[in-house]
Amino acid sequence: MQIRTPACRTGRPRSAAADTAILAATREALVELGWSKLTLGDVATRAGVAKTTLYRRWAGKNELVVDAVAELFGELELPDRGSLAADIEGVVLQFAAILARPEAKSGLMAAVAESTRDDALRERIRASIVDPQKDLVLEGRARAQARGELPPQADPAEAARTVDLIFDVVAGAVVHRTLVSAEPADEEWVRSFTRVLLLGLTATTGPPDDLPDADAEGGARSGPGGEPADT
Amino acid sequence: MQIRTPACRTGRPRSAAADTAILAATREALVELGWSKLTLGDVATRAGVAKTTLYRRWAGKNELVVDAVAELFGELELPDRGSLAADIEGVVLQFAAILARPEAKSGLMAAVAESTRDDALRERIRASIVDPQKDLVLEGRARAQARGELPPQADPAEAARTVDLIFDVVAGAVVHRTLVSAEPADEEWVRSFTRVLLLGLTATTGPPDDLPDADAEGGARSGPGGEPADT
DNA sequence: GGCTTTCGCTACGAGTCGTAGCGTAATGGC
DNA sequence: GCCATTACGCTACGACTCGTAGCGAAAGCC
Repeated sequence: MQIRTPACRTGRPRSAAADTAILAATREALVELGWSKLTLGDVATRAGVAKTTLYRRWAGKNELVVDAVAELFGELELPDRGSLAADIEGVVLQFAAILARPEAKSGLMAAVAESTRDDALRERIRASIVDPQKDLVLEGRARAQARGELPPQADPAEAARTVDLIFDVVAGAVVHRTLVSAEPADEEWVRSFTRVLLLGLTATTGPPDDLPDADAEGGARSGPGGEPADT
Repeated sequence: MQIRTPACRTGRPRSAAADTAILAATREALVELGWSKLTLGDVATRAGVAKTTLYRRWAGKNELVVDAVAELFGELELPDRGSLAADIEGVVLQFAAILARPEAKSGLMAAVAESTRDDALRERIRASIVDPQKDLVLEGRARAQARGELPPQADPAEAARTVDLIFDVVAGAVVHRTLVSAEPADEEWVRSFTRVLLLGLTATTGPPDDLPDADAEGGARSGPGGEPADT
């Protein structure tokens, strides 16, 4: 998680309290200052530690913020609401709630932006934030298959591709809604989104063409978002 | 687009060549240095202008990068390939191609991250990048309705919500795939994604419940991503 | 008690920021 | 053609942050 000098068996141990204080101070600074105006000296002052202590544990601002934000997403868990649709809605609402916090918004996006030029940082984000989220998709998928809501996947490679697709669609849509469109991913939006996603995943294609002919429906009554009545 | 001093009727006009040189230099610096290491002094040197000229036209790094990246996305247009599915695939592939460029990756994401704490910057991004993209969704939707592939939308408010949902799903998924998962949004992926999206948009729900019962399909043969054969 | 490592503190050179000031260049109005 | 007005290039500047080095003191394991 942090920088480790070669042998750490003996000597004075690192203060665990300092770790939590530093990460909390980082989130606090993210809220008040945002990414660009956040300085390590300021974080150190807030945490009540020396600036050198920060540099001894983290390589720089990027790594520190990733760890601070990762703790937020560690709260994510998959609820068991009885159906696949309800499970998806539940976890997406949790994800949206975390992403609505200002420290998550600015911190995560800036870290992702930096990761486009820093492979080590990208790997750190993947291991501490992305992969746990993807595990939730896998878990939900397995649960749905056990319920009979989704057919078991024969080809494991194909299954992995499907999970990746679902993950990109779900996380991407929530992030884009929250950060770019800057509108809340509330229950109504999540319900509409889940409906589209589940229909897309479970609907059988008429002809086995690579491009599904939309006119197989003709001018069917229920177009996109054509909710008969709300709730 | 830039900073305008009160009256600009008389006096020496601003060099248009400088504008294009500055924006090109900004993209070049984004490629070589990334967002965090990009400095306005460096951009000025690359563009062959004085640093003060940059500060006279743009308020800061954020605004400059947004304008530089916006020119990239200005190339986007909606092709007419004859069907809604093909149109979507075409425009998504264009979007993915632009987003694959390093200057678009780091620049756009960093700007979005900063926009979480700067309303003016968010508005600038919306006006110059997001809204034109959303117009493509509107145009594609209108074209599909003219073809009869999608039913005309009665309630305009509902239609706006649907367009917003589609936009967040499409743009969010491509961005997440490219930046977070760090894998290419190639033709195969776009085809799978378009298939899920279109099925989700056009499939009719069996019962008009708010939560569609996935088992209406039973254990149908074609699960998510169950492509019979490629191409 | 001795060894090892961490911690807090201070100080430092290097780099960037954003601005001010000045003289010069390029237009439009008269 | 002359003048007011604005843009431009250049230099210099104080303020700030960065990341590191060096020191003495503190806190654990043997």
